Amino acid sequence: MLDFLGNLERTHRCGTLRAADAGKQVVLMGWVNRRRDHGNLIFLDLRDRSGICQIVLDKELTPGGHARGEQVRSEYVVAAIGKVRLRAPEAINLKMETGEIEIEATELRILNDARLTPFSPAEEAIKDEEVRLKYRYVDLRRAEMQRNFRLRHEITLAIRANLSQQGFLEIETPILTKSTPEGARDFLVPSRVHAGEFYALPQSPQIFKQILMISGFDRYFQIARCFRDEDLRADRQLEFTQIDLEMSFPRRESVFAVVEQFLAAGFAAAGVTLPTPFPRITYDDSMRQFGSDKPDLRLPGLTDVRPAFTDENLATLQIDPALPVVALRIPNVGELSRKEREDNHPLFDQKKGAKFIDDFKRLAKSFPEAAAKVRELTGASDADFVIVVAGDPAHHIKASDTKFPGRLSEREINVYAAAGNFRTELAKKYADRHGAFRMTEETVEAAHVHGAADPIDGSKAFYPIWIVDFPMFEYELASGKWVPAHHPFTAPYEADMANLVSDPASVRADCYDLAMNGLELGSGSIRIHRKDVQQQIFASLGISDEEARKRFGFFLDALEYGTPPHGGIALGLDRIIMLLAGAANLREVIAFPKTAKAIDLMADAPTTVTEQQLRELHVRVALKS
RNA sequence: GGGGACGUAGCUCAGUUGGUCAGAGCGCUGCCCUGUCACGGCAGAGGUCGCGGGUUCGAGCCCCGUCGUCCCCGCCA
Repeated sequence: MLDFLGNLERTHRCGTLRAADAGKQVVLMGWVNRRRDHGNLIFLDLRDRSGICQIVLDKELTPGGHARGEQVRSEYVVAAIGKVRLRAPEAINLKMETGEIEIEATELRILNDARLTPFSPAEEAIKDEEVRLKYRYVDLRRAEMQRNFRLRHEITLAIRANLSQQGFLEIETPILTKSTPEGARDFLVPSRVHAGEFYALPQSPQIFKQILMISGFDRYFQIARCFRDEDLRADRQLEFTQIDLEMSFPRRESVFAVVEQFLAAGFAAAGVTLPTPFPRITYDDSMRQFGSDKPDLRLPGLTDVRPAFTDENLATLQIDPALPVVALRIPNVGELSRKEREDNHPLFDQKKGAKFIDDFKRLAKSFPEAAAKVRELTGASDADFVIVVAGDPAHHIKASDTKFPGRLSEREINVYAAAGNFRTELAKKYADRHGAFRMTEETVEAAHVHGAADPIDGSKAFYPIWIVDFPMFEYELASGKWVPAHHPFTAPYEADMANLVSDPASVRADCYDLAMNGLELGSGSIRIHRKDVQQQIFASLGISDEEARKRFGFFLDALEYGTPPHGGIALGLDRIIMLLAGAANLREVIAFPKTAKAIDLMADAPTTVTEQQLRELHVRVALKS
């Protein structure tokens, strides 16, 4: 039998009661976390989002409440009415925040029963994520998830407040819109009113926020949902949230200052101080030093070990002497058996035209001097695991071999990237041995305990870094054309403008990425605000006026009506939360995420729709058999 | 599209060379228990070993295929 709530009002939350509340008459409501039945005495741990409180049901004192207590099971929803009392000294539980008190219940109302849950929200996350996601409502009851979403709320709130303080207005832009010029696939929504036509969900509010600058709003921001129909990863979902902002009359440095401020505010809300300003690195240096444009500075970088080898060495080893020869070092891994090394081989991306040497004993046997020099150059201790990565001359890949002065060739980038990926994959695998991530974990844990009121130093746990000086264009091998590496409204450096047509390889883009601990947190740019520059860019891309007008017509119109110099950035909010929650993937900080195969296991989406719906939308489905 | 890991009870897992191997802990159900807080005690229920096919006298174990989850590459500038 279930009881009615009646006009009963909750007076307190479970986790908030302390010794000072002793004697108070209270009404608590929540879920039964655990029940301990001692026969004539029953203990209930009652849980709500604030925490847990022990309810005592004594058969002698309250026979009715005790009878109800016998019926109760895990996750039943109950109301406990009674008095807060101090526990006897020997019954105090220091592991509980409310461990000094308990509720001597006079009445227990069962507001709802519950089926046996497939796993207990009172415990740590189960490994089977399929079950967690299917029963997401149960999973979200777990303290860790409750904490993650409270954290998300606090960080978001702090960032909003900070941006507002910095003079930014939050303005919403459409969800049903037109395809935006980010490179991803669009999610399309068929129009019922306009047969055969489609809206696109925004990949970002890019064009709208630039138009807001033309409209004179000067500083705009939005906590914006974005949609990209691409394959998912640990740090990529189909829909995600960006802290999107744009400002008028900015220099790059002013954008950086704004971001550093609001990010520090967000971190502070999570109990972590983040020193500003953030360091910078050029794209080329980032590739050379880390083999990545989102470097993780917690680990040693790559070392150029080309000088360790003679030309004969390289010839014997079948290494391309024109490409980089780098070493990666994972500290304190110890000596690996042949089997262990072979198990690591799938972590190396074979398709990048690079090869690696991870058998150092063998290398030392054939090339003792080179091997010694490599270890010397990398500064490796005996316990450090060192791998040499180099270009494979035998491996023909689809990449431009052409070397343009002053910038890395595609093949060079590929070798660096192969080394960089290997570095991060191995670092993930041997995290326990090198311990480079431990400080981050400890800081996150400590921050959860200390809270925003008493923030702790994050400088050894979080390594933000600006990546700058990206090349403006990429050489497309198939067409033999230079194509923009970024969206076509990204401004070139004013100093490089003269070379747009004559030497596109040398032109740098005035855009920037922000990375932290191996994650790309965001990217932005100074935009093109002048029609003549925009035309030059289009011309250099071989885009005709007509074509440009068709793709970006309304925006090009807007540009002609008094566009201020402007620029901005967008940061991935989910990724920021993920870092501060100490989560391994975005699903831990998104309430209802999708699986790697883009499925919502709880809602069971996507699904087919009725013929009627399709007809109204003028859509016919043609499945490939 | 490609590579890798995993899939045995509700959950976490063990299962040797193919031969009583259908197992453990937790959870669950029933009974007992007035100071537990991962309560305890006794008893019990619970399995298409992801699915399909093959090899074999015999398959949880070997082979092929397939599905699902996760990680990575491609893709996402």
